[in-house]
Amino acid sequence: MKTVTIKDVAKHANVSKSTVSQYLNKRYEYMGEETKKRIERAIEELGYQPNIVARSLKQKSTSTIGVIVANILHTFSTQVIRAIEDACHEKDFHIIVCNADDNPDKEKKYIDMLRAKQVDGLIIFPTGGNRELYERMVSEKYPVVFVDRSVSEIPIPAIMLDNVKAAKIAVQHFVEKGYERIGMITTSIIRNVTPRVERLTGFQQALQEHQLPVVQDYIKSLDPHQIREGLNEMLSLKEPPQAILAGNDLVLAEILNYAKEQHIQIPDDLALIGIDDVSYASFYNPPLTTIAQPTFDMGKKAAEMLLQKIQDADVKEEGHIYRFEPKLMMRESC
Amino acid sequence: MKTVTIKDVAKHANVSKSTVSQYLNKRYEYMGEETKKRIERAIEELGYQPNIVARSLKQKSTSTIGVIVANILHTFSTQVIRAIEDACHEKDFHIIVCNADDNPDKEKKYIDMLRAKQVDGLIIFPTGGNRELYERMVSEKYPVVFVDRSVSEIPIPAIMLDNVKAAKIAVQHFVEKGYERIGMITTSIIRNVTPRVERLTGFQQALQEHQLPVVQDYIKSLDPHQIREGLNEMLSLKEPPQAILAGNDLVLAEILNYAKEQHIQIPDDLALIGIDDVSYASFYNPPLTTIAQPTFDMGKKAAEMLLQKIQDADVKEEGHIYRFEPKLMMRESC
DNA sequence: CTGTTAGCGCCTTCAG
DNA sequence: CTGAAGGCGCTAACAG
Repeated sequence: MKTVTIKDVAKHANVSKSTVSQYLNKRYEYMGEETKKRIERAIEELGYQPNIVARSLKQKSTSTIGVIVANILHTFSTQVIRAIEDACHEKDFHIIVCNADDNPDKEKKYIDMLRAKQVDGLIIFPTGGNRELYERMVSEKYPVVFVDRSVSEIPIPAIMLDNVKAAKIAVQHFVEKGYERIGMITTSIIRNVTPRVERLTGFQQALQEHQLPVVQDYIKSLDPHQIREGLNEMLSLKEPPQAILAGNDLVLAEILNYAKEQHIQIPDDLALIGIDDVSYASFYNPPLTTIAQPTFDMGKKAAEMLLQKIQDADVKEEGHIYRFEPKLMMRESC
Repeated sequence: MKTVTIKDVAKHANVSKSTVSQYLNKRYEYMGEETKKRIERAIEELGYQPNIVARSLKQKSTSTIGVIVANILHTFSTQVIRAIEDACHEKDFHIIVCNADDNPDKEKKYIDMLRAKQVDGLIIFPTGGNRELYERMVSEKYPVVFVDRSVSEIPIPAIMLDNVKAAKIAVQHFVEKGYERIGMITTSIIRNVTPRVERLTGFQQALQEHQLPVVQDYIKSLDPHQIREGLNEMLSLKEPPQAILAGNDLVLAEILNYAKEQHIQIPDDLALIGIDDVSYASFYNPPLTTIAQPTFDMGKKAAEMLLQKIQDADVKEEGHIYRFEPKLMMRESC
């Protein structure tokens, strides 16, 4: 497998390397029809494939962007990745996806590695644990956009759901259905993950707006494996909640699991709304009422913004947070 | 953002480029403690990051492999990708994932592009529509391994489920539960996608082994959007099947959707087994009996084999098909 | 319209 | 133990 280079093609076609290079880059302007044909044939016969690595080195651009998700297990992440990929594909960009596992160290490692690989920009679902690094990228004007979460004081644009609104819509719906004792469970908020905090805030605000008491026993932020226990506590209260808002798809799955084990009827024994429109929502028994995020639009926007920044060097809209609208998918679990 | 190179570090540390290079590659052998420290400091102060692209060009190896899945929508694909990623991560390899959408043209495009990007090897869920290309890679001894599907006559190792067995296990279970009129639905087999064909074969064989008639009206291979209609036909027969085997997760979802709409009770009106252990299987109502694939093991094996081939140039085990055992997850839909 | 000449950033002999 | 020189494959002026 002797790799055939531009030089071989040149020799084979009886022209110089640069002429071939021109051809490859479609700068046909001053090129003779004849020459063009010859080069074409040579490429064909030799089975030549340009070496993108070499080209990248020269051009200082790899047409590749890195995507670092905090946790690939969320349906949200996978859907957004799909959308990013689609958008990039149109512009002939490629993506390298990495999963930081909600771990700042891993995140740092991936940022370093992707930059070493010379990706042209980064889309990050930030863990929030690498402020210095984020700052350095900003000061170096390296193209970055955040998704799902933002990091306070860091002027990097972020694509986010209107989380407060999402929670409010849920509460609103619960209230309309006549529920008064409403709880909420989210995954852990130790590192102040924006969406969780915001959803919690929105939840409490909504309760107040509806003149409902904010019962701390009805509100829990736990790691997935602690959720069953938390639920157990919550539902063992003398006055347990009648309805629960699941902060994301993972929480929802845990609740559903628990409900099944304990033979809890949904929505009769417990009403449920989940944030994130899971794949099985529509055909679950009962169909699950959810708050959907416009994942596709969000991913697309993220990709477009990044590609924009990559081209225009400095578009000045740093630090802005772009909010997307949550949507109630009314089904039967509430 | 003036990119800092090895040269800058060298100057800053008062040594030559090659010394720095040695340092970077941990060839400390003949290097003075003193020098080492100086270089270390210089790197630190300048915030130097080696340029992997340049290194790759020189070393003709990118420590990156490409993964081309036929259809990213399958849970199977995503899980295998996860496993591949994990395995590669251990060996400091990175992956670039592409989705061929079951389209040979896209597949070709991605293969070309990934090779142009100089990835060190490829893991492909082959569409089967690019024989010449597969063959060329074989003859060039380019490292490739197939997953999920194999391509006849192409000596590229393939990691596959024992599909025949998977179908047989399902039928066996149906029979044990007393069902006799058993049907099966798979996604389209126009391009002879191995797993589908094999599962169908296994299904029919199993029926015969159990002395059950093979009723063609009970067997359908359709595109996802045609499934509801196909089901409709099947269940409108004078003697409709009492049980159906869903060929994969997408088919299962369609059936579940249909069942919900038509108020078909599972398993009372219709028993169900799905191949692929979907995320919601355990907490669906009723919990879904499935045939699980050892996705993690399969992905891991694929990655290990490929990395092996990348290192050892030519390990001679081409063309072998590695079969993995399906596992019955007995729950309540059958 | 085509060839010559320099590198991109790094690694690798091979002399000092 | 360290520096100089050459080259990976490709692009980009700049001359012809």
